[in-house]
Amino acid sequence: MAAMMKPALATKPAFSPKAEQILSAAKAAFLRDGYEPTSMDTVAKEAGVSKATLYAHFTSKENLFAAVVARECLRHVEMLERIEEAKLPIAEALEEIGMAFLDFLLRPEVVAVHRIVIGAAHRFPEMGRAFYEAGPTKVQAIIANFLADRAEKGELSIPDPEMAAELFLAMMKGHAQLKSELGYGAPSPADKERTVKAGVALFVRGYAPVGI
Amino acid sequence: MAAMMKPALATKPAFSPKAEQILSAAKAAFLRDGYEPTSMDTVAKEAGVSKATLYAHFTSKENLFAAVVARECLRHVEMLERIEEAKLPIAEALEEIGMAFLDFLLRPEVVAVHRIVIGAAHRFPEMGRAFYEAGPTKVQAIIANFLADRAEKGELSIPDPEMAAELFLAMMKGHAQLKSELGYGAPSPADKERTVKAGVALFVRGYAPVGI
DNA sequence: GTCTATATAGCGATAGAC
DNA sequence: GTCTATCGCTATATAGAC
Repeated sequence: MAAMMKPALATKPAFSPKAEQILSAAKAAFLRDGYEPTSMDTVAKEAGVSKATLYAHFTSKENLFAAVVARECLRHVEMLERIEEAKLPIAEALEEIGMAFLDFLLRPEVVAVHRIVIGAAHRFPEMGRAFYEAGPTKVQAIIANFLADRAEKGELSIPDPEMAAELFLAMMKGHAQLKSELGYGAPSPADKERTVKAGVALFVRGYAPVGI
Repeated sequence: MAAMMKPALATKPAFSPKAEQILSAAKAAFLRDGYEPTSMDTVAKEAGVSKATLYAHFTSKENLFAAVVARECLRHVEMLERIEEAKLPIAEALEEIGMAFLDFLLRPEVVAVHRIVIGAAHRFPEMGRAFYEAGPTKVQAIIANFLADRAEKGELSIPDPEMAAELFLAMMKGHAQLKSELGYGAPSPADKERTVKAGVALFVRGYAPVGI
């Protein structure tokens, strides 16, 4: 169950080296400045190509942006596949998972992608939904699976694993993600640990097996 | 304690009628189209004034945007002051609070403000932090106060009310806010109720008084 | 204070030579 | 495929008349 087949949507499209070069510069510029403030002149200059070359590889600014975001979605899934922690007792396993999740969410690059996708979602709603399916939905499914396994083993009493996974992930995030997006620096490791431990404690007590 | 004095920061600056007219049109345009895509020509046209008049009242586009956001922060606090629910038993009180909070968060206008502030926070970091102080921080303080009261009465066992408030609010949000920002429609009332009830159940079990 | 008209600059996208 | 040069348009902001 852990090594399930990758769906076709997650396969990596092949780009020529020049296209890779452009994508790399475009990603840096979009994440740094946002969608509208990033000009195609800037992308071309920072990629070391002419604007005409840029348009030979990507038909429009919107097309280039979509390619950048699609590529980031793939990277996020890669990073999150390592949440397995199958052996530890439930509280410790959840703390490991929570810390890994929070560390991932608060990486400056992830914060930047999150911010720019939210900012662009009104203009490109399909992209917003694609991002949600590629990221949060997948993470929630992984956690729900993990919780269902542990519930079968009698370590927790969980009527609805999907809902429990949503509540768990929401608690791990707390306000940290929002604060990062709004210009606060990343929280200290001690703050992260406090949130994770408090959330896990609440979770395991609230979903404690009924008979005990 | 409920009727505490408003701090000086929350007092409403007085604008002339013309300025109000401009602010109203600017708010509509910014929330509809985003910061960069909104032109001063559009604002002037939709406000029914000339561009020169617009610039007579607001020195720049950035200044106008800051005025719009500051005004929205005030409105949010007004709306949230009604969370009191002092009489009900703890689970029912938390469900009422949770539903009110979620209904508020998912109002299209609130989603739009949230999205645009996040999108602009990189460019105007002070504005992002001011928004956080005016909104989430205040709500968390209100909830923490409420929880501390109930803990004193023996209905809950809460070592850290601030942390408990953060966890509670995070669970109420769940993924609903993110989904709204990413282009999904608002969740159904039934979905909201499911999330709120599940979160409250987890919360009251996890923070149940120790002796019982 | 409010208008019309305009200055100045940057944008996305393309033409045409090589 | 890649370049230089440019088109056509729109942006923020301001000048000058009333």
